Amino acid sequence: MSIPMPEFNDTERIDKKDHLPAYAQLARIIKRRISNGSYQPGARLPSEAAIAGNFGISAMTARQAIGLLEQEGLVDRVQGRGTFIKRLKFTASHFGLASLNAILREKEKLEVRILKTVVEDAREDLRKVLQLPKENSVILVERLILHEKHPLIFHAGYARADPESPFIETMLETDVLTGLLLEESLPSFKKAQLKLLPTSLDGREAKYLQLTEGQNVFKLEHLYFDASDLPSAFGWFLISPERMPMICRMGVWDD
Amino acid sequence: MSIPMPEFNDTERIDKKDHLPAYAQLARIIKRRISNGSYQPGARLPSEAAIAGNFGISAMTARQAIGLLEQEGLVDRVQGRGTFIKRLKFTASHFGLASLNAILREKEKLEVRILKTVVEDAREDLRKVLQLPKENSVILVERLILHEKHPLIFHAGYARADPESPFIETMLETDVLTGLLLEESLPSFKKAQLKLLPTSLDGREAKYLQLTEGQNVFKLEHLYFDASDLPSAFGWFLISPERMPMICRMGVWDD
DNA sequence: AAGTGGTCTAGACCACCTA
DNA sequence: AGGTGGTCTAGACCACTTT
Repeated sequence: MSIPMPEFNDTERIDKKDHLPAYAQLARIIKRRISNGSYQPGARLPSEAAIAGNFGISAMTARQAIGLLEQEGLVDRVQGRGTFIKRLKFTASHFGLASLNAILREKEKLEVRILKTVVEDAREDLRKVLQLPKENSVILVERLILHEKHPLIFHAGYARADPESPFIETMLETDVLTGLLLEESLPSFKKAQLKLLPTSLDGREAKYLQLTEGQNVFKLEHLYFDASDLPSAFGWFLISPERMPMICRMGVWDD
Repeated sequence: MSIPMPEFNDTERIDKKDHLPAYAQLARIIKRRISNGSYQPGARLPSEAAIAGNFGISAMTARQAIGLLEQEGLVDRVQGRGTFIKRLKFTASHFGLASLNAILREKEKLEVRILKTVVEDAREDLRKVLQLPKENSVILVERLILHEKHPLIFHAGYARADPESPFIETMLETDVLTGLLLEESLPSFKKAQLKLLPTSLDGREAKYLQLTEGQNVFKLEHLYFDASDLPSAFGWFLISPERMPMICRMGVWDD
């Protein structure tokens, strides 16, 4: 007499003596079932209580595992209805700057060269961004960031030419930028907004970056706000997509 | 006789009758303290047990609140050492396609127009991407996605010209793309990789998108894999940054 | 040894959805 | 009414870091 196959067969179990925590083991099991088609997109997962019961773990632990899957964008939780396998949808993708981070972490290979520092009258659009009163002046600093002696990033940064601000003094220092880039920044910004744009290099920028004029690169605009919510530093980075690949993986990649 | 100020003063409390859950209230309180400078970047938060005790909630609930802050990139948790306020670091930013998602959700305002469909021999680079044997042919479909009668996205997609694949049949259908874009895609892809690049429009692309030749736009490359991990569809979207602003906010924005 | 975050339990009650 | 996810508790033990 045949025994009906349980919803969760026992070929896959949670080993509590394993170094991998139970919730991570469970997440891995469910991922595998999504990957091999046992759970189809749109399908509903067994309830958290059912999963907990089947694997002999507490409901909170099962919940933690499903929370992981939700963070990875693999499932959707709907109160009162259940947890559902998500369909791939490219508008759900998000791109990080992890590759740049890896490069910038190697401080000893970095060098920052100042190309230009001038005080000039702020143009209308810049005054608006930095919330400056009329006919105010700004400081512009252009820098080149090199990695192992090779040009990596072109940076142009504006700041209010306000002698009261402690930021100005440090802005002219070479290592401020590395402070911004790396973890140990001295100025404590409360918040910042970044904007990524496609652009192409003009002759001067191309020369500095040792690329060709007209080449398509990323422009990463930044606007930092100080503790009192005033915009204090606006500028942009120019980086080639080879140096900063923006890649996003969706679905189950088991790696 | 003065009473020493407790680490957590009681001007801010957690109201268990509030509709906002306790962990969200606590997260809001800690965020405010980061925002107003009570907690400086680099500083250590009180221990989870201390927070729980001070607010009269259980340790698990306090932990959940801190988990929220961690997800938002505001704090770092280090086992054995404590939880620390993060410094703003632009390489920690990530960019989503939420703005596009909002537009594409309005299905009734969308229209997909097929510009071209051809079967052609795969060039070397394409064969490599799609893992095709030599001298295999591919199907190319070019489409224009319109929103409220205005050109929004140019799309070029290649697929293996394999009559066995169920994807080919559907690829020529107009509404496949909307299936890819929206939630109800028929083909169940196991995984996908997206890559964002800066590029500029050629004459033909500019004409279709009603933009000017040479204008800088985003190129969003996609590579979909089927259930057996074979690359099945490669292509790209061309979208102007005005239609798809890539913006990232960091730090505490209290909104 | 003491303190920290990380995992886990076995309950409880609530909010929401479907039948 | 019954099932689902969401919140919460009061403990327990573990892994890691610092003293």
